[in-house]
Amino acid sequence: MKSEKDDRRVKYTKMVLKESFIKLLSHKDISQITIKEICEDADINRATFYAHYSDQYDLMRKIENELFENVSVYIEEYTRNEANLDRVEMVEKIFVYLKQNAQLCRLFLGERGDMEFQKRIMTFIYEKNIDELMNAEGVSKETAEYIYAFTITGCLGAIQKWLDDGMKKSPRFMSEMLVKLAGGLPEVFVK
Amino acid sequence: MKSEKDDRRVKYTKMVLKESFIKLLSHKDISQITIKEICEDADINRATFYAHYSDQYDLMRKIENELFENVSVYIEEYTRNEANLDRVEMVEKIFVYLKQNAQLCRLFLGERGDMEFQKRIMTFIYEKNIDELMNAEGVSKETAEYIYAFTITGCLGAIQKWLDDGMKKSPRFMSEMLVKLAGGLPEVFVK
DNA sequence: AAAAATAATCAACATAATGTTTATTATAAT
DNA sequence: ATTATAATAAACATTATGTTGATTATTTTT
Repeated sequence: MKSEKDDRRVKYTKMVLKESFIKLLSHKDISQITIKEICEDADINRATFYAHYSDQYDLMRKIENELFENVSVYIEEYTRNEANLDRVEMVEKIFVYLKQNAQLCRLFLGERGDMEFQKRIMTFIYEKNIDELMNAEGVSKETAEYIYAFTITGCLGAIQKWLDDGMKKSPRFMSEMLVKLAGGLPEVFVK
Repeated sequence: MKSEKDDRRVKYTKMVLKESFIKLLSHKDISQITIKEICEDADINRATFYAHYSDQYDLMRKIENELFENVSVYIEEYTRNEANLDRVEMVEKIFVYLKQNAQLCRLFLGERGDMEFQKRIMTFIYEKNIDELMNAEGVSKETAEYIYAFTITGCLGAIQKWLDDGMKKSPRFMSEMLVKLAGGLPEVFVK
């Protein structure tokens, strides 16, 4: 997953292929993007593309995995840090990250992105932040699982709206809102 | 959008093309499905395919629009009916519909479906059921919009889990849960 | 700095899907 | 029965795909 051990030529090749793919992806759907086109834009021989990726979708998955890895490292940095952030502060940092990587996040977390990936990364983030997972009393295990599913995708929808709206509201605003919503959901059932 | 005015030959052609496409779609991703393949399975000449659709994605969109239309008609029937269903009963009917059209709904509302379509249809259903849209006091318009986005996608996530779990829980169970969750969300902010 | 290892390029190739056209056949509507 | 329309069949040029082998360029190792 990491290209740490790649020599410089390989690093360069992968880098420009990814850049060209992302450039094309921001103009049209992945189904309309050809390998030929990516290679021409990147000025990389098509045979070289096949040495690294099997097709556009393989390339996309590799980029997804990198994004996941980067988010993971980013979160770890704040977690093992002396910073000792509370939950709202931690989620706020996530939104700062999304804003710093706006182009990529818009493409991969937006409506046209791969929802399987989106749920995967949202679940990861959620579990890093909410430890007392589903312990509200008076809620059955099955109901709790549905609330969980509701929350994961609900947060995703809010993030998508934020990205679509040009990230106008502050990370702090978004964080406080989502923490309140996600935390308040199980209580809706108890009362 | 309706094939009411099509002659019998056209109806047949469109029908078998859709059937074959859906059959293929339940085995592999749309990006791996070729027009040639659809036509061979349907035993329809490829030139005829092009007379009706531009490509697989066009065919998919047409099926999406039909599903939307069918859901719309289904809801209307219960709405203008003398039945006078309350909200929980109405949402329950939606789940009955999903179950009756399980194969199609699994494909088009599932994780691998088109999220743009999914939000579109979820928004439509939501607005048919929740009339007192976002009127909780003490919540800003902007916050209300985010709660709305959260709710739409949250419901989608719950439905996807239900479809993935083989629709074991009853429509009644799902309806009561979602109505409670969706209705309770704004209150999380007030208190 | 030279040698060895590895990556990228180039050109060529077979294969397959695409999109279009034209004449012909089959079916439906009037 | 006549007319209109749809589907078929066959052919075609075009394009992308995936693979190969020889050559060139770059990096790493000694």
